[in-house]
Amino acid sequence: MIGRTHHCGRLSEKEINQSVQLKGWVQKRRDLGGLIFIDLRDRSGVVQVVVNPENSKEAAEIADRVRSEYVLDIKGTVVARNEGTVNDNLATGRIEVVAESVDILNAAKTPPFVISDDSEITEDVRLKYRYLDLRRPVMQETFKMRSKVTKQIRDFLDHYDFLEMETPMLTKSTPEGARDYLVPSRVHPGRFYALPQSPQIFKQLLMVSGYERYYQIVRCFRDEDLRADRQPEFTQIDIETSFMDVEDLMRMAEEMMTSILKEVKGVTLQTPIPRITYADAIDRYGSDKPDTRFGMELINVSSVVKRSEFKVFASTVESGGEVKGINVKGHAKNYSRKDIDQLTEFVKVYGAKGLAWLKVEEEGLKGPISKFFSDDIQKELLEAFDAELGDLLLFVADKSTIVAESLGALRQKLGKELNMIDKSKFNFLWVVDFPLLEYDEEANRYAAAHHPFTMPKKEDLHLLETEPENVRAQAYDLVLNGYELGGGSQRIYQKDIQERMFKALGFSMDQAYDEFGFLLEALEYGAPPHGGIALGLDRLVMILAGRSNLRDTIAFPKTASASCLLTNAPGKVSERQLEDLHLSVTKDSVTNEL
RNA sequence: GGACCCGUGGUGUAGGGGUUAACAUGCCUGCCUGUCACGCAGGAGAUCGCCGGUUCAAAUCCGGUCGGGUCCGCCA
Repeated sequence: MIGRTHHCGRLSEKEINQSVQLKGWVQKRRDLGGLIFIDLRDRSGVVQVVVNPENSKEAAEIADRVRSEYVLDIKGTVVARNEGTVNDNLATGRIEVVAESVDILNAAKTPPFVISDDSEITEDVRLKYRYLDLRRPVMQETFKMRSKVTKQIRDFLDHYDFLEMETPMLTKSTPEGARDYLVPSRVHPGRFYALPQSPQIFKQLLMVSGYERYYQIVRCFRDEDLRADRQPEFTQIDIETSFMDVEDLMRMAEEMMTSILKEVKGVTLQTPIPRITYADAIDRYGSDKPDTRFGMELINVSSVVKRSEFKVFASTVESGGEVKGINVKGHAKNYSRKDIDQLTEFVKVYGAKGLAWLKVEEEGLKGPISKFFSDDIQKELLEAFDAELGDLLLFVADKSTIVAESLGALRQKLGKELNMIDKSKFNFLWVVDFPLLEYDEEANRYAAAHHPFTMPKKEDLHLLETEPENVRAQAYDLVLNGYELGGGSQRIYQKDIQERMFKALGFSMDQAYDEFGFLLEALEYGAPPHGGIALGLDRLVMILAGRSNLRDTIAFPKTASASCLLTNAPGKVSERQLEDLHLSVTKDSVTNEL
């Protein structure tokens, strides 16, 4: 122990009668006139220090001046508390430290908020005084857990002979994927580095280089708009291996997650982790990252309702769309028309034109559209939904993507609001058989669903030029409680397939070689079959810590508008700096400043 | 780029055309030797985010703007 003999929160009855030296922060001072109690806090927890003027007049005089968050050096003796003064709410509540001396190592201004888990503080205040926010025990617990998680990952991968290797932060902007953060070059006027969106190509090159098993816990950057589970810089657990196939990799990732859950949460994960195809996930949950902690799956009733008198449904199916619904079991009575109107507004955000509903009552299905359904069709609907008295059926009719997105989001929202989710669960799920390509309406071309280096399924490879939309990828995502934790794939290791892939993405060969020539060339020098996975560390910690915002798992996060309230980044720079970088700022953006 | 919610003593909230701007907590002073949400008594502390408009009168209504949050688009 350096600088002190013990940590506050670890003191126990074992230390009774021992002389101790503690250092820490004043959580709370209670001045009873003569006696002064100080709750002293360090990283380990809190212990009560008693300053009695009869023991040390000097200590009492100093203790009198002490205030919240002062940093103290206390020497004293551990004693058992008397009967009746034991505090069972405190881990160290059976003992206390009788102070012989109190030294103020540093005074403190009154903090803007009390350092406590119970303090309700708005996000901007927390972020401005992040160093104080991070003092709160709940935050310290989260970051201790984060450290445990990364240690477990390193131990696990080290055990399997992985090498931890670093890759460049200043690298090259590539055309595919998210918007890059750019770094202007001083030495090369008008040229830019990009911060990595992921070390994807470098880790593949390391496989070509024969390192066989690589990992890195690495920062990645994407200049896209933020969400509760998305920060512009985030940390990936990045893994790449040679000679392992999809099964090997998934098994290994499962084992790693199992070891983390065991170590960090004491939870034994059921393996193998269930798998679902991408197509099934969309069909049954309306999402490629379904939360399987509750049911309420989407039911396709297109074939039933197309025979009904309800034109909206029938014509939607007629024109190639579909009608799906969810059964909100037993909640018919809890949803008024007004409530359903609100749900309708909710699904409209996802492009749905409306939300149809039916309630199961004694006399049959009730609701504004029930009259369009014959007895036979009503019966079929009841069967399809396994519906009983008191159930609420909600429907969206539209093209399939809108049905999936809107109902999928509605399912998740209702599952949460109606407490259908068992929060103690950690439901991992593999989503497999992703499409290789997705058509990008805006760009008028196919884009890689995963990334451009993903290996197509062997049996689909021949369709790459003729039916690109039907080619499935050797790619898989790992989902936890409705969050995409990460994804992996086998990579293309033959130059000709990689060239075909670039062509499918609409690259000319010139463009392909211009952007990715170094990779294509590397593939010619004995590239081994390889594949890997990347997992979001921040998200993993967020879920393990039971939080719902990524900011709570990143020590110094950004706001929703990607600024840092602590440092005020991004900030202005001097004219001189701009000149060095051969940059000039347009007038528009300058006047837009404070 | 778009939608919605929020902005009132240090902190968290109430108040929704005329109030002495309320409450809790924190802070300060005094008293108090077994408190641990210490107690008791007293006190300080708010140009109601900013700019403009409507009005005899704006914290309150309207418009804009800035900041925070959530979501859509975006995120291979």
